[in-house]
Amino acid sequence: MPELPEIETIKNGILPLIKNNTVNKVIVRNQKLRSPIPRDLVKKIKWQKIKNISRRGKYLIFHFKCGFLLMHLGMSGSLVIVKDGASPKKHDHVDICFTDGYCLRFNDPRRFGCILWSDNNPSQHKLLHNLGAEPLSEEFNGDYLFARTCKSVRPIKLMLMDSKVIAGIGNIYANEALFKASIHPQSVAKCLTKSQCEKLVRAIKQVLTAAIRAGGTSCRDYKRADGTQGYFQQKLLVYGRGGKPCRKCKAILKTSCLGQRSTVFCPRCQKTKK
DNA sequence: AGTGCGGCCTGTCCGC
DNA sequence: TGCGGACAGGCCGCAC
Repeated sequence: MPELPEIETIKNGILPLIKNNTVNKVIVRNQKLRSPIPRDLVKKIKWQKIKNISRRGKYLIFHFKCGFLLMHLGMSGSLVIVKDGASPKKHDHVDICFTDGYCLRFNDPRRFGCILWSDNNPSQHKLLHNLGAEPLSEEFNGDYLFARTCKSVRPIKLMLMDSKVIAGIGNIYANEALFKASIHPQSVAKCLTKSQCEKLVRAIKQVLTAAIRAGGTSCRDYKRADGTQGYFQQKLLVYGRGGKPCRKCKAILKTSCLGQRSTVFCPRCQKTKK
């Protein structure tokens, strides 16, 4: 399940391979994703050069002279670079092929991902313009988070995972960051102090940065663009470790359900605030 | 306005 | 061995 560090890793992996490459063919085997792939996409990008790739939250943005291709990998999406003509596997829905003989292949078993087009400034696109702060930007700091938490009665974990508040944090990194900051996932957002918000912001930046450095977390479907695995999963402190001893205090980690998401925390290190 | 939940999907794992 | 059911999960859009 790619979250921000996985998307960043994919971006860094494919950028040097396809930057300034010219599209000469687009194959859409299945256009039914979360929303259908625009019918005129092929026409838009054929013979166009990829100028750059950027990321906003979990969205990848491919920059062309004539506009921007927006891509979301959903939960199970992946991108690989293959030789043009390599036989497609199950769920290889889209190939974007280049004049150098390679192509960018989009695979997504669960089809929660999407590929969309924006003629102009993608930050104005309806899927992007409501996104909250980039967690690794300076805009995302203790003041920002406190301004949002102090008015909300939601559990803090749901707030971290709300892309309108912070872009790109999913279940894995929300669990990890809350553990690092010693904050119980169920804590009512407005009960957090300013200094707890600052601590949480630091924890989020730390865990995301470390995960990017490790090439992301590989579990289930996620792999890097070159097919190798990230290795951040070896460093996870709570996610996927319910029932095992806390790495700090040895208490048994608890698993609960919050907003229909599995939540793991240490009942001793992370205190609830109501 | 803020919050919560249903629906979209398929692969994997578990119990019978 | 085979089968059904539960579960996993991001994000939009709707309902309260």
